[in-house]
Amino acid sequence: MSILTAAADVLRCFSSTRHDVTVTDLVTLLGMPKSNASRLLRAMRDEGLLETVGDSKRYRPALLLAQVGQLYRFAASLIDRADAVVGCASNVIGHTAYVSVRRGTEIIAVTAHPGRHALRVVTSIGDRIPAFASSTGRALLARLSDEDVRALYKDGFTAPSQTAPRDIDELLARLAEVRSAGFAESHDEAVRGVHAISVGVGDPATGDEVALCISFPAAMVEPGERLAIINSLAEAAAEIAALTQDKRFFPLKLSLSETAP
Amino acid sequence: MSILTAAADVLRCFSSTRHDVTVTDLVTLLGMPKSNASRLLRAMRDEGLLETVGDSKRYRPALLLAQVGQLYRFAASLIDRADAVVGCASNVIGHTAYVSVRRGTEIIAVTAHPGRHALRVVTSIGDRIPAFASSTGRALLARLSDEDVRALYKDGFTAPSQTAPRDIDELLARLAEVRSAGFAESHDEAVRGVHAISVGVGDPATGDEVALCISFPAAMVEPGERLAIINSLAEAAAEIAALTQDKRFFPLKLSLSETAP
DNA sequence: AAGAAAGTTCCATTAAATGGAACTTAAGTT
DNA sequence: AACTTAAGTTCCATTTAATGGAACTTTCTT
Repeated sequence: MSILTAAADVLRCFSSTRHDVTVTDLVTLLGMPKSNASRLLRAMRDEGLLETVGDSKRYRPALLLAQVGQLYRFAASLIDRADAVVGCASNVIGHTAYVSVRRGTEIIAVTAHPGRHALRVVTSIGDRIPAFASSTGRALLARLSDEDVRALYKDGFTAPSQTAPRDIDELLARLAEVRSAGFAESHDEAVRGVHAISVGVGDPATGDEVALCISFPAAMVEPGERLAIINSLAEAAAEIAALTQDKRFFPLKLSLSETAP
Repeated sequence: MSILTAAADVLRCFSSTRHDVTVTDLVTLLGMPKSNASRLLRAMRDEGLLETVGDSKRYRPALLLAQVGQLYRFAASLIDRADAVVGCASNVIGHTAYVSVRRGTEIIAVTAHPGRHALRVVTSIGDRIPAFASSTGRALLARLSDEDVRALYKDGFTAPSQTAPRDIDELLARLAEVRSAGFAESHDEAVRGVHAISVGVGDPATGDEVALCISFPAAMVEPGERLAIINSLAEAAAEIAALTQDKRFFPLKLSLSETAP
């Protein structure tokens, strides 16, 4: 086992509730001998990975890590990152997941991860669907203000199915729901029997916005699994939002009726 | 020499112009054997320090580093506080503001708030500039004793421009001015046509020190506005100094010639 | 399909990491 | 101020990992 493993473990000790570590912290958290902990922290400081707080025995991440971490944002584009987390979620859940972007009033899938189930939703990359009549679309439209949405749909629209919004007021009401709940949902809208759950996230630095979506046959998913899907999507999106410091991100807020069995 | 040294060297290869590295990049940049480079990159990926770009042979910083780097700001809460007040000042004034730290004889920008004006100073985070030849640098050097400054520059330096200090004595004279005035100022030093005003502040509890800076095109700012900038910066820094009980803080003291119209 | 360039694996040699114990320093306690 | 305990550092023989040259494989180029 390389010392790199130990060094990475040290980095993983840091969290929002632990901004610095000491020798004894490492002993208790990682179960390593005091001697190792002492030398490792010093070595990491000497290499510029950590720095001591003042001249105390406390160590915290150093500037180098802040700089390299900053680069991660640019190195991995928003779509790449969204694709990575959504692919992971798809693997766990087994249903089809994809990443979409909005261009005007249309939604375009940019990456897809087909599910493992025999009955699965197949989304082809590049397909265009109307934004107002899909969960991905509403997840992204919810990031706009109501007046921006009205401006976008100043010529109105016609609902393609029973469950899609009929007019702009109905659309705005559903966008308000998306904002308060933290996710968008559709069933039987674009395709009969298909249920979809989406969460939107953006990167203020580049202006990009994407929707993460998991789509599945409505008949196949029980309430508990639906909640699991919502949770995993929201978690994945929240991770990205934290990274990009997305201020327009709507965190998950499950209502009582949602959380009840 | 530990493998940590090599790993830290790899991290230092990343920059705003190099978002990912390959085996051959390391061979040329660090002069290490191909075999080492290959194994090192793989090991760093296995430990979660790097990730491969798609399934190519390119490596970039991984999420772990982004997360730990993010913590740096909060660990060094002084930076966070400075960023908040400086961002506020930038909003009011409309010019570019940033927070910098000193590492030896170099100054590194850690956070930036771009101005609103069409002609604005753009500072990229992570850029290194010489401390003696910048307002941010002198704001921080002024917090040292003259003998510490002499020790730091025992090998001397060469002025990069006409308006920068020529030698150590000239630098010390300008640091004395900074201490009595309560702010540092530069024009045409790092970049022609750019004027900058900085104030330094520290936190005795952690030993951290930062410079708050507002930077603008020299041609754009009239004497009155310059005074407003000095005042807002000094006020913001004084607020932090009061909070941290910074005893080495130099309060604003405008001379008669400054206050006169 | 041949050639070149980039990356990986192998292996004996060299160098670093390990963990227990002794030692030093810092922080309470009486 | 002397005592006690906790926290951190250094030492050393042993174990384990890193090194770099060369052979090998993959990938790109013409």
